[in-house]
Amino acid sequence: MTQDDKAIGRRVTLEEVARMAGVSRGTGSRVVNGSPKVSPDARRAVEEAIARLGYVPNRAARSLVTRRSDSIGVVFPVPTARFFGDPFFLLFLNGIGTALALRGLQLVLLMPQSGEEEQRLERYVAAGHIDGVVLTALHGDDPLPERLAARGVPVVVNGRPPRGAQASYVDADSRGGAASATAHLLAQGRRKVATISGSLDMPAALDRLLGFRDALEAAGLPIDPSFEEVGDFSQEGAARAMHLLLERQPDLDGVFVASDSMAVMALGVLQSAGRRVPDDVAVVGFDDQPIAGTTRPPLSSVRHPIEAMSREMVRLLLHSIDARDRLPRQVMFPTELVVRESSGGLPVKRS
Amino acid sequence: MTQDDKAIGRRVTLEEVARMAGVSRGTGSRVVNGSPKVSPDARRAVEEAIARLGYVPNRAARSLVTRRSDSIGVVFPVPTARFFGDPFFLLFLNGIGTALALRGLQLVLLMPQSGEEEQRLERYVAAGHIDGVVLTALHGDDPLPERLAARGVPVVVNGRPPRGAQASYVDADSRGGAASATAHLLAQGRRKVATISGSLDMPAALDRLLGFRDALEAAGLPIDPSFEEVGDFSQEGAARAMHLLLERQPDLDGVFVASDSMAVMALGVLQSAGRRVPDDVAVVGFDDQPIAGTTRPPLSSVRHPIEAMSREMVRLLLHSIDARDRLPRQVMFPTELVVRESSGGLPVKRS
DNA sequence: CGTGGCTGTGGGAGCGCTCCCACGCCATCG
DNA sequence: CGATGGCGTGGGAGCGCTCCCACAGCCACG
Repeated sequence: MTQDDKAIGRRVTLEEVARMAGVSRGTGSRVVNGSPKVSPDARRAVEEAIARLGYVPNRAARSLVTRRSDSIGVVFPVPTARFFGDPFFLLFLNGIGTALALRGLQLVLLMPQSGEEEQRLERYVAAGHIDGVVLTALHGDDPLPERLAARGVPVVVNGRPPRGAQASYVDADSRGGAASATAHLLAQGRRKVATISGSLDMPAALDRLLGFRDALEAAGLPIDPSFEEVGDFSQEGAARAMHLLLERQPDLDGVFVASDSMAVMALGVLQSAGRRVPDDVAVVGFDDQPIAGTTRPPLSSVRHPIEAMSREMVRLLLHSIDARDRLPRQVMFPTELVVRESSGGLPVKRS
Repeated sequence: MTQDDKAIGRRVTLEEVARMAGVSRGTGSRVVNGSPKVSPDARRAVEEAIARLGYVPNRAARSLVTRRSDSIGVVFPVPTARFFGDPFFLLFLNGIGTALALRGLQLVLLMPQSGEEEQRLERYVAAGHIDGVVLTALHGDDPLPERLAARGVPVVVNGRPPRGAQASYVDADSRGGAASATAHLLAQGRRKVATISGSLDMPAALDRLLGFRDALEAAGLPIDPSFEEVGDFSQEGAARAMHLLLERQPDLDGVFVASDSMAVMALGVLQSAGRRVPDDVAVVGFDDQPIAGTTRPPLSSVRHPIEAMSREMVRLLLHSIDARDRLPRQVMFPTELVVRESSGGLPVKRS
């Protein structure tokens, strides 16, 4: 009550704060922006005035002179609609949001629905309304990273960008993770191991398929396409893929699934087809999402550190903005296999 | 190429556009903002200059004088983490995003992680950094709607707010939808009908449970708590709930599930428990998400128009902002039952 | 005691835009 | 034919902030 009226009333300006603190606007600004060149006395007075008046700096005025918007765009191309069902995206969004909030930056969500809207987005971003962009869920031929980079917009991509575009990105070692998951199945004595992959125009999906094959090769087993099926990262796609695999290979004894949300469906299909998991068929997923620990049986899965990766993306992006350097940088995060009951392994910890 | 240099180079200002068009800044501004008091000649000249120079208005400068940020916050309290797995949220976000983009407004995503962060958010929003707020996925005791409204921030809530808070909201007729879904099961001759509900501190979940009971009562059947189980809107919760229900009521012959993503799991559990759907057990979901059409068997579900609802939320919000009126308004959208095979009904159209 | 440097401060300029007032021009009317 | 009114226009003011230059005050040194 004592100060709520201020909250409702007109805006408080730095001028008023300064007047109350008995200093100039300039000194007030210095305090707000944490400049070291302020005497302790002045600093204290200003801080007190800020608290008393409930002052919050006016972003627009600041942006106007700094030529920074202090907001970061997260671009999520909607045509990637199948991805929509995957909770992974929300965990990722949350990670980015947290990292940005910590630095007082705004998260602006951009969801272009079409090529046309992507172009509007491009102009919009290039106009300086956004300091940098996080791109995610890119499909094979999306030219967005290059185009934005060409306009001088700092960009970080979530996952290796398609077509080897020259852009900064943060990725998890999908291939290695997939290989260790598959190797784990083979180590359990499984010999007829299949995989359900994501849409292969997404690098992450392709990497997981390649890792799967790596492990087979390393074990001296042949690569047989009839053990591979695309699940598209959607639950319905995963169910379809699992049915197909069972039809083609009724005696398969292991499945590596490229995402947990698909793995959950695969588990269901296997069980309703009368297969016991892990006795008849061992299953390993990817992502290690919360759901993995709660399925029946609990799902073995490959973990990648979403939180740490989002933090790193933000760090890279801010560096690129501050340092004005557009050198592409890549950061790779290791993955780790988390063994649970679905793969028949002893519930050991991380491998 | 011809104008890319401009895109990269310094910003183009209205001043330059006006100079090129041979008019004053004021007239330029009028054209940009669609004022009618401009001669056709001047308008044409300015529009041409805008196109030639690739001019995009500077939001910060505009905001500074209009005292509008032209951005809308979408608040999604993270503690609602279980909701994370539900694709519904993304469809909703997408609907809001589209409606905003159409009006040139920015979507700022706010994901407070704790009560403390909610307070920061409150100050932030009250400081005028955001013109209005869309709230979603509220749990029982969240005071956010009232608190924001008390600070004079235009607010629209997705779904009836908890505790009957005085706020504008847009909701679907969950209760009616749930009732018609349940009635549909009863009409198929099912008599042992159970339900898996969402977290009951969310009004939408509660409404669906009440609708379920409404239908039972209307049919003269008793309300038996052992036919009700909370699934929490999460897939793991749904699986758990379905197991429990089967244990308690092995001969149940129908289930109404409060969301499609839970229904998918329920379907899986039923089938792996050897029940045939719909022969032994009929299932109806809620949301009518894309996945509903692709399960085996296809899932009957209650449809609510997410797209139309998001549009309406944006409309209400903008009205409240423009008209400066804070009168709470409520809009209710009807739901419709979409019958597919999982409920054993003939695949008729909407009921 | 003068000089030099260093620290902290004040306040002008200006970011790009919208708002608004004043004014010129033309058509209309008494 | 002069007064009246509207329409379209020009341009000053000012939104709230940061940046920067100038300067006051102080200490240390020669």
